[in-house]
Amino acid sequence: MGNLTHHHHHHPVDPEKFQAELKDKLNSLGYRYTPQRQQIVGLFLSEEGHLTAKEVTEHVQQQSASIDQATIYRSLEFFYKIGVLSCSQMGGQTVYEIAHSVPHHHLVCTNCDTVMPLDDHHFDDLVAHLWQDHQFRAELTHLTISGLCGHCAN
Amino acid sequence: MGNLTHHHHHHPVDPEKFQAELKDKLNSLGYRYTPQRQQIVGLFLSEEGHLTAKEVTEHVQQQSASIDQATIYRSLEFFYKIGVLSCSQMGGQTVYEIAHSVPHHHLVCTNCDTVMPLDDHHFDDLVAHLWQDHQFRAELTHLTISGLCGHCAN
DNA sequence: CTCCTTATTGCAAATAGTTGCAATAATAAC
DNA sequence: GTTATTATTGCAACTATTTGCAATAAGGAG
Repeated sequence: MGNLTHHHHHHPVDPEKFQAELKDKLNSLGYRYTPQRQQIVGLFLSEEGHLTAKEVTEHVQQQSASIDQATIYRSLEFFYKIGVLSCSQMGGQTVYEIAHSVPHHHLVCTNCDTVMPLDDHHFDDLVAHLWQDHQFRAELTHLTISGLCGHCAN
Repeated sequence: MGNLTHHHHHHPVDPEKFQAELKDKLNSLGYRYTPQRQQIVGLFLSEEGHLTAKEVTEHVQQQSASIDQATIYRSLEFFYKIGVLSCSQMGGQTVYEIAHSVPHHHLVCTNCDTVMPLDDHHFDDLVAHLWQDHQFRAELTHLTISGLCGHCAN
């Protein structure tokens, strides 16, 4: 499986501030901001783009001695559930990234593996339709749409 | 994880005929229709709806002595690649079903786990838009859209 | 600063899914 | 039917992910 490149306009974020606010948020919810969790979030703040659980494990274990893989899997799941990370399926792999305030989806080229963001509003019509004609309240999380990018379509 | 129920209008298929035609198709492509593959396809023809690899393994190994799990995983992948089975992600699980001639997607209620089919044509506008404004040739395989069904939305 | 509660971790074992390879058996050709 | 070819299988080992549980330590209260 090829590298998952990533072409994103990056919301500038102050890591210090982000982490401080995150700690407050977790504490107010009764959760704890452990060094392990700090490192994992720190990694996502420093590395641009999507990371698999395996990649997180490698990076994190390189820095700090031994954070167990179970901790990493549990942390990714945890941050996903509380909305700090987003999670999507890409080429059979589960990838995580910092959850932007503006939800977005991904276009993945099956030929060159380029990942392009796709704004959420493109699904507004579909969501409205599902609600009106199917009585279904769609909760669109990060969809991954495969296909060929303009470059590879030729 | 709860049972994945399934509410589908079923294309009536004659299993005998289906299997015979499948054998010819595979042979003409240089593949072989082994007893293992026959059993797996037979299961999908008899069981309505989606099955996970684990469910397939259980059913198949119950009937016939010992078909290895590797064979099952490889067969599911194989049938998916040649278009006999379709594959989609549902609640973190990979599920397979007989690929209908008319592509469709799934609406999954996050509350009661009901699965509803959603016709492919609902994405025509989106696909056209992606092509015109993003130069992206979307290949929509089976999308799974989570949300609340009309029943649970109240 | 110390103590208490309990969320979280690390460990180890279990469950999922994948892969290399020699043995097997489905086809096609004769 | 027999034989040759090679796709496919079973096995076993491996990687990926999950889970139970006792030990640890974060954060609130005093």
